[in-house]
Amino acid sequence: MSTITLADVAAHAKVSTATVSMVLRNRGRISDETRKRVLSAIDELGYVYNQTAANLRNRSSNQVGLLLHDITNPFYAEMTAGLSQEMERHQLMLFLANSEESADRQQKFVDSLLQNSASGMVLCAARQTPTLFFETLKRRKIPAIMVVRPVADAHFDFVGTDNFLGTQLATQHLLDLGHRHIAFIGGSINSTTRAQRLGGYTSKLVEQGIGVKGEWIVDSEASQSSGAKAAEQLLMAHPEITAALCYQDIVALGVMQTLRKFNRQIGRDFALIGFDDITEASLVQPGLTTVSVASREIGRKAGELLYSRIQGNDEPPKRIILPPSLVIRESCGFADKATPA
Amino acid sequence: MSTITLADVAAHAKVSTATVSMVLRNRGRISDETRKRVLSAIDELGYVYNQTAANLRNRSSNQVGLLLHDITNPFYAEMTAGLSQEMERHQLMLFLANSEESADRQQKFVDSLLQNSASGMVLCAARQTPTLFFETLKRRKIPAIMVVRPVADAHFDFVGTDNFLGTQLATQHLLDLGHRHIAFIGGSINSTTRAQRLGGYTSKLVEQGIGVKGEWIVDSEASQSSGAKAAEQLLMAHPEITAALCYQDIVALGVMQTLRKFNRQIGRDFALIGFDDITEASLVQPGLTTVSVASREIGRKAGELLYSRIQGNDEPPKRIILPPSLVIRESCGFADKATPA
DNA sequence: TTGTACGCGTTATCAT
DNA sequence: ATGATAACGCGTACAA
Repeated sequence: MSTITLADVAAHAKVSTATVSMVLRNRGRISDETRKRVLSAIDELGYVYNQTAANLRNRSSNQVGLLLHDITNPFYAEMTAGLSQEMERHQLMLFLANSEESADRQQKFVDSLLQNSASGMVLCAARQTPTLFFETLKRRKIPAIMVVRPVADAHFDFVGTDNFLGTQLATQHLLDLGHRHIAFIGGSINSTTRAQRLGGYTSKLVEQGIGVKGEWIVDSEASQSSGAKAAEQLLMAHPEITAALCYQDIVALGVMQTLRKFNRQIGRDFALIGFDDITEASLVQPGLTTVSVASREIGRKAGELLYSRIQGNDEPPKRIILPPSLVIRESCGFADKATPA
Repeated sequence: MSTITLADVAAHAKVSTATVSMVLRNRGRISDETRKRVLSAIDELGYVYNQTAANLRNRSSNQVGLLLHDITNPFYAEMTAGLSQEMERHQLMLFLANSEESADRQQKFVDSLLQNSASGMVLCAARQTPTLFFETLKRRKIPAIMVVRPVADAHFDFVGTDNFLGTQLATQHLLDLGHRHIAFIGGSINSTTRAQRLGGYTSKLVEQGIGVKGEWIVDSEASQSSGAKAAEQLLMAHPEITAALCYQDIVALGVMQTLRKFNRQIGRDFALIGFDDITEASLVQPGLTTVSVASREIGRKAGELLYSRIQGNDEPPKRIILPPSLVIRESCGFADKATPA
């Protein structure tokens, strides 16, 4: 069974291929009469539109790419859902790739996108991305929106959250509850995002005339076990700590394990705050107070912006920073229950 | 800057386009001499391969699709990661779409895949998928692997877990602990997966000469609150129940809430088992004993199988059923602690 | 509305 | 043994 082409449809409907093409894409003025003939011909022949041929002719496509390091991270899964929704609204197909922090894989994915004449992409760049990557990407003039991880190069659009403000909110909350011995746990040292979150925390402490203790600031990988381990060492060395702000919810969940092991009642004699507001945060006992960053919304906004760029929007690069908010659950107890050391 | 084509490269290297094409694809016999000339020409001109043109000519593509209902569900996110890995290994681009259980969206996605001449797809079909969908899909003769949710039509390849065996394991575990009043909570009545899990539970009871009580089997939606509500009604009417097997971990988490409300000590005077082994299962207190299905492995296997189909493997439809395993945590207590009524 | 050149790589057939 | 020629895949858009 050979493929049925647009030409076949045209023959069957006794019109030209141009007419069929116009009917398919609702362009030009076609009489209702012929339109009907064409549509029924399409139906009768079981014609399947060949997007590839159209793409070749148009030197473009209805495809966009999304690069993450780990779709397994609930934060990114949520963001992906938001973006996916938006792409679907505009009939764009979404390519997904996990870089797993490999600059190499990332480069390969982008190359593939270019070879497929994708019309745009959303990137959460791998941590060790060489500057050259961005340079060459710029040169290609393909719409690219950076998300979550800010890029030094101000030439790119960016959608993310206000990390600084987020940890400021969280720190203030802990201070309001009376805590003065507040630790910061998690994040990898060479991460910009971490620098920002750390900045919100330290600046708030300083603002309130409270010294920043370097020993109370520890890093960790983005996993529960790593968070648990970091917390263990920290609390062993500094039992005077009564509260902790975590770089991520995942880390906070790990810290929870450690607290239990140390027989520290979460929400009673230890206050804990996370960052991201992943689903798990509301499921654990006690519920984790955390900074919510509207991950789904980041995906949506990135999608909107990308679409507008594809449509030709050539305003200067935008930076969309979504405001975080503090979601108060039980992991810090209530104001009147706070029992700082 | 106009696009540089393969013809440009050919001219620059003073060879024909055929030669360039052959070099690019490592086909045919090309002397090392010319190969080098071509490669350096490609380099000098900054040529970007046009995959679209190749796809048009070949009536195929290096693209495959993945349809889920919800990427946000950790189970599917994990599976996606596994599939994504596999696809990358074979240089295949992965299209992602969320059906959100809409048969309509699902159909649109598959149509798009066909229009883009995707070379295959992995589907977790929406619950209310009309039979016609599968019929037409079969007719297209495009490789399609079903995952997680089995399809009545035995014509399709399938990769999933052994739901029946999973709940058998779980039920046996409860029986071993001495429980005789075991409930089954969750799942929607028209789900095949539920039927299978329910089957493992009932068959094991019958096998041990224990009657199946219809009143102890209740359905619920896939949410914590729904699980909590179902458990509440159940325990109110049947306080003699001492253990429950849940359709999903999410439901089990809800049941936990209810048990606390009823002052039933989980792991002491009530045993609870979930299904899926989502991350949350290890986070709650007490840890949830659950049936683990290797979600990432499902993705990998589906990818492997899909790739082989794309390569032309035309063996009869396969059903790859990954064995589940029971992950024992604390929600059933220890054997010696079991205190069935 | 239509005729038709065009986008760009592929491969079967030919040539040396 | 190596490489060239040219028809082909199929929808698009401009000139007529």
